[in-house]
Amino acid sequence: MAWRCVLSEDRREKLVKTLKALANPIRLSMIASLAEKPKHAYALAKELGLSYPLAHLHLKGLRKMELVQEIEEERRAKGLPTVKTYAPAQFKLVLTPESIRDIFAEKKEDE
Amino acid sequence: MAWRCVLSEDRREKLVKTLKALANPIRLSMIASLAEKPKHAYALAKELGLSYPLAHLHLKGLRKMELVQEIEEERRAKGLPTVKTYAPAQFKLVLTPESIRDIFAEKKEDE
DNA sequence: GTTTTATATAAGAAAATATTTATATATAAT
DNA sequence: ATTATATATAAATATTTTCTTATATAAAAC
Repeated sequence: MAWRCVLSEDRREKLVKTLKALANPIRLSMIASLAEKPKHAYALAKELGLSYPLAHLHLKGLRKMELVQEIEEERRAKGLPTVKTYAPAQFKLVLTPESIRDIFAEKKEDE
Repeated sequence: MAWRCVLSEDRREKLVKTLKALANPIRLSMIASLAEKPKHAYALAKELGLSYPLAHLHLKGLRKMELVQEIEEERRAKGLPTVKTYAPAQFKLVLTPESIRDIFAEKKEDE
């Protein structure tokens, strides 16, 4: 059935996107730093020696794949963006040839 | 000590390179296909609908990171490349915020 | 003898990612 | 008032990755 293929396609795409989000030294450093202590994007940028826009961009990618999440939000003046504290999500990715085969191999029972 | 940092640098670099090798739908499909049945690069290219040079390139990347290995080698005529059969290596990659922190966080005991 | 099987690599084009610079806004500290 | 803290995004550039095309070689099948 068609919806089965779609679901399996989704799983493949999600795995690839998650791996792409992880396959970068800056993003891995960010997860490592936030795992030691949750912090603001600005503090993270300073700690890792990055420009704020670059840190913001990488953090956005990690949030999008739900590898990092917002755990706190302080309000400042009206109209201004809130101050956010980030922490790693509690993910566990296990990859073996078999787990990859389960997600990526062609489904012959559907043909 | 300096050698400690170097070793830890190596671990970081290896993790990033391994993740980069995995973060691609073609390369994941290759691992999945080879996990079902080991085969030649040429057969793999045909099965996945890829040009041989592209398949060869991706396979080279997987071999380099030791995610795929040569399990058989037949000799043909002298001077010609041997016919090789590939299979996935028996890897197991487990990623959590903590495992990433262990490899990527700054080592404070060394300062 | 033409197609299919099988290897390998280089060069260049195309696409995707990564990074910087610039912009805007506003509080708090010095 | 200037610097540091804090957010967000767009535009342009730079770099890396991906993919095609071309090249070379040769056995086996039809």
